[in-house]
Amino acid sequence: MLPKFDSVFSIDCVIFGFEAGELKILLIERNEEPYKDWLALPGYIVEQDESIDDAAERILYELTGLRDMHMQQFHTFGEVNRHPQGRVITVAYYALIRINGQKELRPVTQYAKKAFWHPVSELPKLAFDHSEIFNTGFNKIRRRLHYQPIAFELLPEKFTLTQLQSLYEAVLNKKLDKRNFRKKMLSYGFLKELDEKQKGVSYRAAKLYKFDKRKYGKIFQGEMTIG
Amino acid sequence: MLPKFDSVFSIDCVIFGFEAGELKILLIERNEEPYKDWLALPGYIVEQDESIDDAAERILYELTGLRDMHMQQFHTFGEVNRHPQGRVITVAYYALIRINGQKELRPVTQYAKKAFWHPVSELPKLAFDHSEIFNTGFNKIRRRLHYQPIAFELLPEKFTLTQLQSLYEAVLNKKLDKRNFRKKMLSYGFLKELDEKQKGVSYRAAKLYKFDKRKYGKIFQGEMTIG
DNA sequence: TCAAAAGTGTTTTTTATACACCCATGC
DNA sequence: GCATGGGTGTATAAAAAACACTTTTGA
Repeated sequence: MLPKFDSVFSIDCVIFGFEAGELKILLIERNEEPYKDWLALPGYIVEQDESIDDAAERILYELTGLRDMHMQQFHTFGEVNRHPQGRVITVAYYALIRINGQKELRPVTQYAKKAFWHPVSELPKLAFDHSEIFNTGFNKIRRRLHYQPIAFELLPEKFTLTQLQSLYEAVLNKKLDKRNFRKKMLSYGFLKELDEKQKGVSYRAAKLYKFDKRKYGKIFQGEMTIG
Repeated sequence: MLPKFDSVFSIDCVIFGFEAGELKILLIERNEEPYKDWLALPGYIVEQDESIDDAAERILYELTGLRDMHMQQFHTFGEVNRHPQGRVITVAYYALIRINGQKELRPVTQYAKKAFWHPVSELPKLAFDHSEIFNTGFNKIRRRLHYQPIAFELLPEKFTLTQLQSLYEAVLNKKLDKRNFRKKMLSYGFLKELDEKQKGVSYRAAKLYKFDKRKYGKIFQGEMTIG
């Protein structure tokens, strides 16, 4: 039979958002020991009767009020002493979401005082090994941006090509050539040009585009190269 | 405080080898319930006082007699019912090794009757969700082969360009053009041509090459594209 | 001398890069 | 009318792909 251990699995979530040309990440202020009052990634313990994917959804909801995020695990952290109170192995997940499309952030449980967006530049020291978890996750999505259409998960449904480009530039941390970027993006054929323009700007309004998931699926089996 | 759960972490290892132009994987025959007598990936339970990376090394050693493999985790499997006797979350690791450089396979514990190499084509149904774990791992290394120098971990220290190419072909499951392959590989500059030739073949002996890790490190920060 | 694999270049096509000016709009 | 970002094309360079024959060796 299986041994009985006092071992615990947890989930930690690295949730990226994009707002005002800046890449942000979702943090909570802890309301529990250890690391009470510290900033941390949203994370908690997996129950015995839920899969880790389900646990990730639930935990994020409880700590931030956000639901139905599409999260993907990216790494498992299993050092013996990563949690001061015992053996806790944590599976880290990431998601990319539209900040504006979301209602306000409101923790449902008492474990977090609040949840809020913080720019990825100038992150403070986080609780546990969460700074390391964040870095690993950031590197993953940076890599993935090159060959998967994850950028569109961060933008509003309708976006301009300039917004798309500035997102790429923010994540990859480098400038891209405007003409080449647009040429390549449009050449893939999965962007649908809308009959609509940007509103409320004090300069020439840009065309709006939509990501066409259907077409993407037909064209690619998950491959592209940008940046 | 942390709750007490009857939860267990385990490690499963997907170990690839290359022999006779064929990609192989290391399997064990189980000597324990559940799935007694079934074929399975080498895997076992993580102790409370060891990191998951350490556990992976230990477990592989105990089940196969292989030591000092450089393993990397690639995914964590956490469905509730993946183990019939209770909640077990498993972290899957892979490694690529030289079959010929290794001594014989000899399990150190009683949990495995034997360990052996099996071609990745025509794998039988494995215990637990190990078939799924294998598939996930195989896809990972197939992806990684494109941009990381992992092929050299599978070949003997000295190898011919044809051996290298046939390894790429076996993993990617497609034919590559000989001239283009050689041109590109050599252009990277991390292959060292030796003053030595193949022996014991009944045809023109090919030059032997070595992977120059030093040069690779200098030239790349982990990037290349082949296949 | 034959079988088997080693070794070798050139052309074409595709993809990436570099680069600068006029346009439309709101204030 | 001016400030702001929107929008556009071409030329060059680099990389990838297609393609077939001669050489060496051992048996």
